[in-house]
Amino acid sequence: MKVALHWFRCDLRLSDNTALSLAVAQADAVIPVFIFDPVVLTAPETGAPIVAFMLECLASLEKNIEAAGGRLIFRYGDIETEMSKVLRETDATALYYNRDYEPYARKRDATVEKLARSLGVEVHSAKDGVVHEPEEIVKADGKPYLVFTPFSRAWKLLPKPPVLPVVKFRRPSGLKEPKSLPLPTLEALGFSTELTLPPAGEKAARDRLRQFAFGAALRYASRRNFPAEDSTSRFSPHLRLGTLSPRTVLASVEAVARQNLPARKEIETFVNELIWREFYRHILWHFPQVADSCFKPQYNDLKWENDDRRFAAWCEGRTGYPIVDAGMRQLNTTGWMHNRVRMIVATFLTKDLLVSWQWGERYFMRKLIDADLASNNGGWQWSAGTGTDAQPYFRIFNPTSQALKFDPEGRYIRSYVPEADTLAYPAPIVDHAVQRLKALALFKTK
DNA sequence: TGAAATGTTGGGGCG
DNA sequence: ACGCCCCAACATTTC
Repeated sequence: MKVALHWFRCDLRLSDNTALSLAVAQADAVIPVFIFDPVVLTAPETGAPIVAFMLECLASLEKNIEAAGGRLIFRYGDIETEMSKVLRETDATALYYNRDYEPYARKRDATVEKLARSLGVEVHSAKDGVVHEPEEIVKADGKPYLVFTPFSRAWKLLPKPPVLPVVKFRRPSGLKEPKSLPLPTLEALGFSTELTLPPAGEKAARDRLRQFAFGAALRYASRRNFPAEDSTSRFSPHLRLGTLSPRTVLASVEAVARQNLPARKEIETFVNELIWREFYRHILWHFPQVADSCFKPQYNDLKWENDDRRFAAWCEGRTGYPIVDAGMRQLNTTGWMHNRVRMIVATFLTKDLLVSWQWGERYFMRKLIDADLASNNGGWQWSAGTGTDAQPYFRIFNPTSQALKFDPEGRYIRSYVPEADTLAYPAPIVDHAVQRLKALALFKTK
């Protein structure tokens, strides 16, 4: 009897899961395992919102696995130690997992692979969290693309991997299953949150996909920039934790586009957003140093003002600029922020408050339910003008005209800053016209 | 996936 | 009818 482990990480689903499907096809029994990693859980950039959301996804995954005939094993502890114990407890001869492109994960996975092989266990990793991997999209000279548009052209030319069916588990008699912890509570992991989370788990993700593909996707390009509307996909937390696969998303929206010619342009813009997500994953894989420095190294020693009081005002949504404050309050109270507003608040922090993009990046990571190193870092470096294919440093949003353009009736602002047009609302903490010139001067020294 | 500064044009008021 | 000025509207340049 061939027993395999499937190591769940950011692929918390049973449908269209590459490594899991492979394991089920190649082994007589597959034992699914999730290991809580204290290194990740105690990292300063890990926040309660995403951990809370992940726990709900895991609870849902556990049920789904049970319904599919299996049993999900939970462990907590040093990954190498726990993996080694689980392998010994099960007599598994193969380990399957989906690849992760973050610097920490790559190191961790290389260690685990070496350990498994030393125990005589085959290791199979698979492409899963992206449609196309870093090695698959390089220029003719073998170097990575640094500009989005040619990258996206190459991305679209590649054949798409198939969408895989839901798996079933088998638990033959004699199967040695390892001990499992009960799913821990958020508090047991050292976190707490008051957030009301969006529906979590694979079924919720697929419901949202169906709703989007036949609804907002048809008007995506036209409506996506209006934060008062529900006109974006809101897939980000699902894509982050893998309750939804990018292949499944792509197949669904493309099926709609084929049957609905007028919607084609609208949906193309959405597909580009999926490609942006992969672009930043590839950038992180090729240039892991972007995780803690500017892609353009000449900006690493910019003299940011980094004023603690201004930063606190930004975090708490009391800058006196209604669109900025609305965005930050949406983040703080829901764990999510509309992308247009993410760009506005990011530009405001860096170019109006002259605070380093890294302070904002960290704050977002701690507050977002979709906290994702590659996308978040890419977005921040784009806004700050320090990244690859970033917006030029002089392209500075005016928070007032952005609000007029994208929230013309003030509906979004009012929903998070009800006091915006009363005397209770504070005066702007800085003058945009003045700060803009300071930011230009700061960057011009480079 | 900008916005401000600067330049140009042309209509209209007025003497 | 003409020159002059103002300035809105639009275009281009600059950051």
